[in-house]
Amino acid sequence: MLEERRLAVLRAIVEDYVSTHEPVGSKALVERHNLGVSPATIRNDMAALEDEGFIAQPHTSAGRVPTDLGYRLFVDRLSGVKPLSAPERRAIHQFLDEAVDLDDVMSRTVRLLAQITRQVALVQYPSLTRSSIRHVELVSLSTTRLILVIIVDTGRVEQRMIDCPGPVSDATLADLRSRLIVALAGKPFADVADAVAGIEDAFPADDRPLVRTVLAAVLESTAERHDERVVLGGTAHLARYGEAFPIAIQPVLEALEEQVVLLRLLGEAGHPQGVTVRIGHENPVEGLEATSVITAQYARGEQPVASLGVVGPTHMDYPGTMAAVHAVARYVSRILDEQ
Amino acid sequence: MLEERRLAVLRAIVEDYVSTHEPVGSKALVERHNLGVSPATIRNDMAALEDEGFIAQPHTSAGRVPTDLGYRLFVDRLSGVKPLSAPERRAIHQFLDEAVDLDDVMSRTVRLLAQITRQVALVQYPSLTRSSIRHVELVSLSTTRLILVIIVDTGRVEQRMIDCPGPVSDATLADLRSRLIVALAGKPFADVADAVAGIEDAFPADDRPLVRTVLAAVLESTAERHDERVVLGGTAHLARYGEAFPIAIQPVLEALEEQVVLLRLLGEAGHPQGVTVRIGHENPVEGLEATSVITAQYARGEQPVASLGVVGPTHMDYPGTMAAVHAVARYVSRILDEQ
DNA sequence: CTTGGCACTCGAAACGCGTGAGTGCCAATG
DNA sequence: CATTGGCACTCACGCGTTTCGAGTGCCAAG
Repeated sequence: MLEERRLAVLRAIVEDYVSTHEPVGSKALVERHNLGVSPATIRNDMAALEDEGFIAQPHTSAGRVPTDLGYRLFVDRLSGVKPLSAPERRAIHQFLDEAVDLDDVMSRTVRLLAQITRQVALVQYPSLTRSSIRHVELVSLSTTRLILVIIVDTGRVEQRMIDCPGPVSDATLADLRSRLIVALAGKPFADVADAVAGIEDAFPADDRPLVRTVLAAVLESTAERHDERVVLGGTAHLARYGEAFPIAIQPVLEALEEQVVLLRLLGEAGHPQGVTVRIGHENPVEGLEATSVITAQYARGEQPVASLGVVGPTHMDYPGTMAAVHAVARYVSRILDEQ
Repeated sequence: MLEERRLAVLRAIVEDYVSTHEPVGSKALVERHNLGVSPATIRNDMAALEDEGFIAQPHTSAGRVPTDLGYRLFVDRLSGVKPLSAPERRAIHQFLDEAVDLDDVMSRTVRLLAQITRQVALVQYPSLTRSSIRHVELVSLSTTRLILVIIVDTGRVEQRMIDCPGPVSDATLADLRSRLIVALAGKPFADVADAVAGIEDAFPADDRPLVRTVLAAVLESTAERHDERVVLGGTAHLARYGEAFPIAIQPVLEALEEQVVLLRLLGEAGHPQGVTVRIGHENPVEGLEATSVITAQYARGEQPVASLGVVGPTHMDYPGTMAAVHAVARYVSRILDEQ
């Protein structure tokens, strides 16, 4: 009974604070939620919750506000799964089904996620390291400049400019091109280094500098660090809290401009299945102490290939946002499977 | 003499207001700039300038603030070209010279421009309509799904997924691929429609639905609306004006999320050479009434191919920003020429 | 353990007031 | 006729004071 009610009080505090953005007091609590006890009792519970570090008061004699720890408990033990509304589900299906290619899927996903959560949305492109190469193309732009195009089985296309050490003959280019295709087509990214190993030896000494340059470009394009593509949307939602916590918006925007940061936010997703929540100081990025990050992985087949998620203030609607992120991740997986 | 000094007064007002962000009064003016006259004289001039609509006072008995019209006059007649500092020039060269491909050039440019102007930067990808096709590739992802890749001579790579009406044989695919290459390689985008006109007839009736689908995809990829690619950076700078004009930041962020809006901002660049400035209400986008947009075109060879620019508050450092935009546009042109 | 009562705290809003930057107007001046 | 000093006027801003009330902690009684 005792423990029971305290948790109920915490839940009520979180819910009220999330909807009003104002510190919530004992009296208001009993009025809005029908816990069958008096304000004084609630006060005792609140004092206990404060001792344990789940709530805090901004200043003496103000209402209570949940701490990061309080939100953590709320998320872990208290919040039921809040299913999306039918219109929301329909919106997801309709909107994503119209996508024509991978770029389109990604950009639609990020806009959709931002819109239904009313938060900043992040979507990572499918990882290369777990994908395979479908085709390779080598095209000359000028006598000393080539462009390398790698087509991945997720539909993603990687490209890279190559400056050659000297002029390239058409014959050499054609030879190299066909050898690359033979060696790489169908290979998973992890095997690329092995697959191209013998190619250089097949060429006369004169051509080797060129071949080496091209192979280096191939390796670099397929290296892990090239997973670094994240799209971002809904930054305007940050400005909505204008009055609420205006100090924080600049560092947040700054952080979100850095690809590396975005990757760290998405990258350390915990459970391969399900939704990961990182609250306030729990998340590893400077400047985002007042924000929470909610992420989920999406998959191609059974294999998780990347993550997506949202960034919002710690005082956000966790159940609703988690449901949305989960649903969108599932649906993106489904779309990728169809392709 | 009379006209002369009034303009000097306007210039002084703009300069002071830009640096302090506070309404500027007659007394402060004579102190900071050595115009050889008394405050009273300045007041008369200010009254005249106000009558003509170049300045305004936020409320009775406050200093004056330039109006959009005032900034306009300032930009048109008063501001000298302020050359970039040597370190800035060096930064531009160093930073942009390291770019490895077109994506890299674009993303570096937008970051650079945002950094040196301390404003939100926009960079448009080189237009397709004025470019030529270097190479076309058609790769199958599954039996009924192809990916079309078009490599443009600016180094840009367009891709598009194609759902086929039925399964595709390797032979048909190879045939179609080579015909596309022959028909399109080296052609300017404007000629694409003519160039593919005869292809369909070369195939047996069974294959025609497929051919038609692919050709439709080619046409759509090369259509004008696909010029729609703009990258954005430095949005964090918007938050810097936190107190100055905080109302406006949300609509601005919202506007900047829409590709269409970005294109309109960049698209209507006036002079092919030189820098275009659109001040406050002059620019055609809702929500940007308190911002100015400074753009310049960049070129490949003699041919202008796209625009870049920055968006900032109307009370910005016009000479400095114009110089930066101009310099970056010039340097991007140079980089493109080298390729 | 719960509850009503009570004294206490302290931020937020309301009020009043003085200050000063800035203005417009006017008469005097070269 | 442009320039200038003088002057009265306005009004946002800052500051101290006051009031108000939501909210708290504590305690004694049920």
